[in-house]
Amino acid sequence: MVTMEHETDVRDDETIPYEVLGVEPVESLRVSHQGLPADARTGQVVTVAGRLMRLRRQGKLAFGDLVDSGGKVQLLLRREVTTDFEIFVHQRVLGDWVAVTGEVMTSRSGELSVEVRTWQLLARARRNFGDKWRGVSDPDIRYRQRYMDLWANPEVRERLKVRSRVIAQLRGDLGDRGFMEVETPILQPIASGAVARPFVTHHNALDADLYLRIAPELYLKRLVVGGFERVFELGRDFRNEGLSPRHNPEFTMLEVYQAYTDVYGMIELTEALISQAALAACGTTEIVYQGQRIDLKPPFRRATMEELVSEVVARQVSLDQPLEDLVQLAHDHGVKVEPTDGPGRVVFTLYEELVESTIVEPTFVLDFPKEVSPLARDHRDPAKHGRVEQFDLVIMGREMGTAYSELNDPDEQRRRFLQQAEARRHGDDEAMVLDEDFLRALEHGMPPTGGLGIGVDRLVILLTDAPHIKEVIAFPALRPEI
RNA sequence: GGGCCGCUAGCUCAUCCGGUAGAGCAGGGGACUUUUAAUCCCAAGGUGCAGGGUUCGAGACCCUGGCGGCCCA
Repeated sequence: MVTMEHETDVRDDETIPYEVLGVEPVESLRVSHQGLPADARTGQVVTVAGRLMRLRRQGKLAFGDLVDSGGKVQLLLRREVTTDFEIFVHQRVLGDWVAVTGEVMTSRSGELSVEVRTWQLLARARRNFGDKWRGVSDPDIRYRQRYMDLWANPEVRERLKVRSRVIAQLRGDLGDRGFMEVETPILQPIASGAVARPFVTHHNALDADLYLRIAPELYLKRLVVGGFERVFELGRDFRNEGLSPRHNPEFTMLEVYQAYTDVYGMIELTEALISQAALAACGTTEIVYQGQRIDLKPPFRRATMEELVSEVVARQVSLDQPLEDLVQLAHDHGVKVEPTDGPGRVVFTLYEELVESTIVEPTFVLDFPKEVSPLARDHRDPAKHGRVEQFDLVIMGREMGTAYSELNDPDEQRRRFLQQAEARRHGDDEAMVLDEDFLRALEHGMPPTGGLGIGVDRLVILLTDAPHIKEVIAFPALRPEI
């Protein structure tokens, strides 16, 4: 055997069992022995298993820290009690997996411990797990060899646990409200339903290019047409864009569709889902993100995009103002707009550039310009002509979700797609692609429907106080290793 | 894509003005019966990201490339 980072590798006389019977999770051990005084014995013999993360040798006595997914328990080994004491003390290295059996007790200093009678090696660590105090910090190791990061830096494990709790909570809440979880195609002949560049792949047998979905939206609406009144999908979307602290090319999206309601119904649903997720993750709705306190307790603020832009530029801004005035306003604030942009696009750009990042408290940004929202229904209020029934939920300067009263008029939907095609001809290569099959579905009739999308990674970033999306994804996208 | 910063032992980091590299941890040997990043003693551990250049001499200075980070677009 090749000697690796640990010289004990050459000692290869141990047998590794195929199973360990009766392993007690460390967490349950801790719960059942809470409040045990120092220097106490219980007479109770248990088996625990996990990774050896510390070893303090003391001659005829040794202390180890055994870590499993739920926590850490101290091992106390004595020469006259522990079988193969010398082998443990001399051959076990940090990172080895072991199972130990012994009596639950507390040390003189009160630390809950298992006094080891017998032990078994479960896996040898042939490579080391980083600095025992500082862990690993090299980002390349942390993300490429995430298993090292997970053991060496416990807060990383905690983040992924919280992620799991948040996702379970979202599923549970939606299930309780009568929503059915569904799965729609990831490989799609047309990548539509959002504005983004797709990944392209190829199906050999069909000899056809397919796209990885940028959104499940149009398929989920087909299911509503088909008679499922409450559906949701929680899964991966793919967008062929750069990496940033907020963008990973594959990310987890929740999309929800509910018949017989509208964007205002989605407001209530969103508030419930987000606040419940916060409770599941943090036990409270009052969270701290990067030093800023935010309360995720409903109701969240509601404001229209025009109101918010007006606040920031300290001037009344309306979609109904002449285009030249809006363009001038953009120019005055150093915001670049395209000559082909209409009033809606200009106001939206002002919002994106000047307003979004300044919103801290949870805010529903309402009444989007029709020009930038090809799948949402026209505002019902005639005074709001040119706006659609859409909100973006913004927290800490970031878009966490979006919702519409879904456009269900096939003729209007066709017009919107054609406007997008027009934009594409004018060089907007992210404009939404026309999906003829989806239009055919709408022609069969889709009831009034509210739809909601929530960026799950961003929600988890917020709830785990993560500085970067890479921290909440187990294996974030990296340049391929050479 | 642009700017800045980084890359040195398995890990975390030092190395002054250019003189052939050092610590802690991990790993090895030893001491130690209540430790909590235990402590103490001993020995070992390096293609200094890669390639080129300047120089008597380069981890350090210059150039090119690679990878990563931060900021910007």
